[in-house]
Amino acid sequence: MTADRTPIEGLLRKLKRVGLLNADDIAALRALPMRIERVRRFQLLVREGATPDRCCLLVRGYADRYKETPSGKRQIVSFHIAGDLLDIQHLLLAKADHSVEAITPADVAWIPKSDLVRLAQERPAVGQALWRDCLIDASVFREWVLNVGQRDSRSRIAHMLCELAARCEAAGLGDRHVFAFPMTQQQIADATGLTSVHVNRTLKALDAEGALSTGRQIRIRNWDHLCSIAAFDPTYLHAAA
Amino acid sequence: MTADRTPIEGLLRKLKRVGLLNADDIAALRALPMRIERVRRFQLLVREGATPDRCCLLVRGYADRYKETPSGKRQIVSFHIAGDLLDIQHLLLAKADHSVEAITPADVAWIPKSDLVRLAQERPAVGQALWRDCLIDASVFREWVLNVGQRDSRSRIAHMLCELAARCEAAGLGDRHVFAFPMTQQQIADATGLTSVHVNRTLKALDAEGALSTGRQIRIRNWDHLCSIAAFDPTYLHAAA
DNA sequence: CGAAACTTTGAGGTGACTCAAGTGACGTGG
DNA sequence: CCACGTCACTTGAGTCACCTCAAAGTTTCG
Repeated sequence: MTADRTPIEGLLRKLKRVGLLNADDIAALRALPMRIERVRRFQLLVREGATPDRCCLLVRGYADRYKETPSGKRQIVSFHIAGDLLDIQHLLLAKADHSVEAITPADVAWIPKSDLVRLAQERPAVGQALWRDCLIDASVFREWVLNVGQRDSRSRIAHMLCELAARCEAAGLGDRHVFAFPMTQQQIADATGLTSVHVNRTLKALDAEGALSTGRQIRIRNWDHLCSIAAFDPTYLHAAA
Repeated sequence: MTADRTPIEGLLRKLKRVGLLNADDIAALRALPMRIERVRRFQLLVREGATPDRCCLLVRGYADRYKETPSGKRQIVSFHIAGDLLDIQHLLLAKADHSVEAITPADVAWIPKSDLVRLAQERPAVGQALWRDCLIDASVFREWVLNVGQRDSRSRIAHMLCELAARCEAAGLGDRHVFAFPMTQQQIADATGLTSVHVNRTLKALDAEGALSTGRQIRIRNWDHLCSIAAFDPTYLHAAA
């Protein structure tokens, strides 16, 4: 395995985009012990209430994090793409306050919590880059509170699509007009606080007005129109999308 | 001013509850340069889009953070009590992705960003305590996404009240049955994604069933009942509430 | 004491929900 | 390679939680 083909390259790409990592920092990150696991679609990676001693890095595929109410309602709180740390909060918080699942078949790298914490302490630049990643995470959550709390179904779904497209593009995972969209309508519903029936009707309406096409895979047909429906402003992604 | 009466005591109390700070760490935090400002109710402390070079610590009073859509809809994304850092994300993110305002007359302490960042780097324990604070912040945002996305108005409002009561109690700001609740019904509406009219009717209904009393100030009459309406589980506050 | 802000109440409207019944795509095993 | 089971998507009809608009009380505070 050459140095630029380790499972951690996606994460490095993201951290480099913002943090000022030197060659030693990068080498130390590449040297982290990790165990690669190939997982099935829908596989649970972290269970709410657990106390994991390792962190989960998404190497390939898509994942989401979700919470549930005791009455069984489910809310997806974020989507994740290759290069994302799925549960970095477990570095410093003992108990998982939400679950993590794979959306597609995926490769994940498990990194021992202790090694990552030690690295963050020994190398301030790495610690700061990870901290910054957490802050961006939090910024996205704030936007989701706004999205779910204030937008109607049409702009809510459009906003979710714009965010994902922008993040995929920034991560080098494709063009924002044509990117993989493996979520089911039920998952879109769980992420937007709608029902799958209403998501279906709303997607049809967005298709009818030419913003996107819903087929086997959603495709964005008119990016500018979709952005204006969503009132999408990528500032909250802090260029790290 | 004695050492245990600095404006930063509320923050210290919170950081000590979780981080392992030694005497030097605490002394260094107390020695941070800061400018105290007394602000009016509704005063804007941070404006979305700004690039602040200082961080805002709430010393006395209540505050909230909010975002707006271009169409003028407003979503409060968090409430804050004395001891909370209101915009710690500006330590590492240049541009404010949301606004901060005082809910009541308040005292805030402005701390230069550069001093706080330097302290976090020089003293890993302080850096980790602050990082952990950010992670708890993010956990609360996730719970709010669930709250706004999945709960009906009755349990949504009940949940918001339970959270605030639990946090006030943990911060030593009073009993959870009798605590200050200075938000207007419009602000509750902005925080829950409802209208003030509907918040009013829902509060009346909660009053009628004996969970709380809405008068000049909201009072929690039956904590257990309110928790069960809200399905409130404080795990997500990570004991740092 | 007057104005502004906040709360309360009523009446009518609607966006999203629920329930229910298909239809279509896919993978699997016979 | 076709039959079948599963899972996702689609569509219709009726309902309801919450919204909008409007106006009257009440509290706060300068």
